[in-house]
Amino acid sequence: MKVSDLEIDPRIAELLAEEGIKKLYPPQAEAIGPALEGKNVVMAIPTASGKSLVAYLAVIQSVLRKGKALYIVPLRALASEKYEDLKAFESLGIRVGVSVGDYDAPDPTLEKFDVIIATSEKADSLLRHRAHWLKELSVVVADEIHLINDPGRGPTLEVTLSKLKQINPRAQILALSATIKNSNEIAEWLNADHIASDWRPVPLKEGVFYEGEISFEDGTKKSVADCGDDVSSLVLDVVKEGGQCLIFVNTRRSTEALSGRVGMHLKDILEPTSSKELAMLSRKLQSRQDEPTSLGARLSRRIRYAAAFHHAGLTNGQRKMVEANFKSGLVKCIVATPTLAAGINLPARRVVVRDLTRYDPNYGNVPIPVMEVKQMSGRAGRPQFDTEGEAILLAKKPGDSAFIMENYLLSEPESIDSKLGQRPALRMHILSSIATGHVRTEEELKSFIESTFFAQKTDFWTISDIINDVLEFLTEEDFIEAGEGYKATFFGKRTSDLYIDPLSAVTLRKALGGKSDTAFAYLHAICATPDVPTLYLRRGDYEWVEELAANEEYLIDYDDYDDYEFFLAEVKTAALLQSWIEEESADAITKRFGVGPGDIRRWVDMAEWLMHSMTELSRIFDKSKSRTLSALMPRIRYGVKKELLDLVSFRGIGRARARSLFSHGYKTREDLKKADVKDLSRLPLIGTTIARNIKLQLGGSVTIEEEEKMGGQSILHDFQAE
DNA sequence: TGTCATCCGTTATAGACAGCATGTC
DNA sequence: CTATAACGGATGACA
Repeated sequence: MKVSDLEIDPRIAELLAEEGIKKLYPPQAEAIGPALEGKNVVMAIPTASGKSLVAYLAVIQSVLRKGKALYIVPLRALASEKYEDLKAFESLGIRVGVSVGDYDAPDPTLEKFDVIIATSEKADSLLRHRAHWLKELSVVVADEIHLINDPGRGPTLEVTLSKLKQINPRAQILALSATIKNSNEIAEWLNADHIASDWRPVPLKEGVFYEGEISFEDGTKKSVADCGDDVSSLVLDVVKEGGQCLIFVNTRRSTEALSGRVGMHLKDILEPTSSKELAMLSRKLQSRQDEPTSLGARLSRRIRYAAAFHHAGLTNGQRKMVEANFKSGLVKCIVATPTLAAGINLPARRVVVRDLTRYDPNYGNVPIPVMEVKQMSGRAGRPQFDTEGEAILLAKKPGDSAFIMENYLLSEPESIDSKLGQRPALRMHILSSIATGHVRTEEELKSFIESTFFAQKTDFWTISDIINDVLEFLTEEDFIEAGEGYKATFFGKRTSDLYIDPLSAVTLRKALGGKSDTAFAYLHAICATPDVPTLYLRRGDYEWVEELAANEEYLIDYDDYDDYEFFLAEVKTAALLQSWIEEESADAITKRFGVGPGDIRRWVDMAEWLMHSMTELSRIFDKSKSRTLSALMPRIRYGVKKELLDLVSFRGIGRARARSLFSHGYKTREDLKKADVKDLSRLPLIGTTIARNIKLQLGGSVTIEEEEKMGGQSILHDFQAE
């Protein structure tokens, strides 16, 4: 089917033609009809087979007819990917905005945008804050809807869609899914046309590798030259033919070890020119302006030989760097944990799945679901570059080969299932429903639950006991009042708005009744909430954590714990945050706590969010604590001692530069006012740009152009500093 | 004596979302 | 009810 035959605005067709899109893939062709007619559609087709294009077209079509769209994605990184895609249509007068936790579109009302891209949590949060434009939506896109299956985040997506459906029954819903067994049930739930297909733009060959030979699912075989290491052999094989390779393993440590090994083999076959470029890139990485860490150094060493590793311990900057250099073709191989399978689109000619099990603390190593393996395999084959993609699963023992063939290659992905029936999910979502007034009576609560995917497969009454428990809990803890129907208390409303687990709110309230007033006590309190996951206790940790635990004060005492280990894990987590605000170097934290620099960032983010919540709750329960709490906030954000707070308020100045200024005698705003740009720019970590920036910000009479230039520069700096 | 290969017991384990400030028609 | 890659120290082989 040709794009020009579609009943769409000719300008859209023109734009698509510019992008080189003239024909639709078969599953797209099948979906586009109902999608443009405004019908609900569920598309279950493999990744990178053009699901999004159908959604884009429906969205644009609707917007051109004065509609408004919400595009829900699971990851912040995907939000910016979609944003970039949709921006291509801005010339049609479509205004696209992004709204995710750490970054909101410049216009806070979001109202003036025609398309708003949000994570599912943000969409939920927008509903909680009663954003009225949600009632005006004409289209809702739910990307990766199979994530409803995720026990942690699935219920949010499910509830958000259910609420949107109730608030705004006329809005068209487009749900995009990976291939799953029961996508038809999703379609049923959403009252949608169901389109399922295995079609891929680049054909995929799947196979098992064992002892030097790949056995493909179609019966063909291919032998691979052995270089002494299974995985490296597979990498060399494809790189020699000009391809790239993506390898999935199940631990972070393995990504680093394997990428090192692969690199040792790769280095012999690299072209001299790319070898030179890699050396440059590697050096550039080491001289980056952000805090040097041993992980960064290791990454830089691996990059030198065209093999990189990728996992959630990397900073965002490092991840982007790895991804970009793989896309450009310079990096030949990435060894990654599953982060990469769920994240942005990063195809390679060959995908190797080395580990088919994952560690579970309760059961040891358990097999990973077929759906996940398919998701990883789906990254094989770059449209427009490769004629076919190869997904190769590794057999380690003689019997594995047959097992893998049968249980993975020839197996259908599993069915997905709602996880809304679980207590924590219900706690959170029942409260928010009551707090926003979406649900006011038992009757309405029932009808709301019955509108979810959960209820489609499970009878309401099977969980009515849990629901009653949850309602009782919410009442007892003073989140809601049961009178004539349900009503949220102020505490309940704040909890819902702050987007924390009600259980967290209970913990924080309790902490606010405590006597201590040390930074550590507050940090521990937030680490004691279910919203902040604790660090693992490693064998060597017990001694120092116990000692530390004994010497600190608490708002929540360890007498309250059944499980001492639990408490110690919280103490360890609080200790990480403490080290951060005491300006311990990133690398030292990395080593002491066994985390990556990216993990530090994540925990700091969570701490900021929870500390903010605690500050807000202190206004209700104990105003005397508000001062200490709000003083702690910027310290957490920037990772600095009190004395640097003045300096860190400048754009472009973080913990490292602030410390540099301070230790050279520039301790306050006043000191900087008196300082000379030349002197400043001679300090370590501070160049002429930064020095001028500081002066500019001190200036007082900053013109708009200068302000803009400054903003631009500081954005540049932020990017580098990541 | 130094270097490398091999063996063996020990160790640690994937991922990542959310709040808020502020002004204008 | 369920595992295993990677590391580090110890030992052994060889120049």
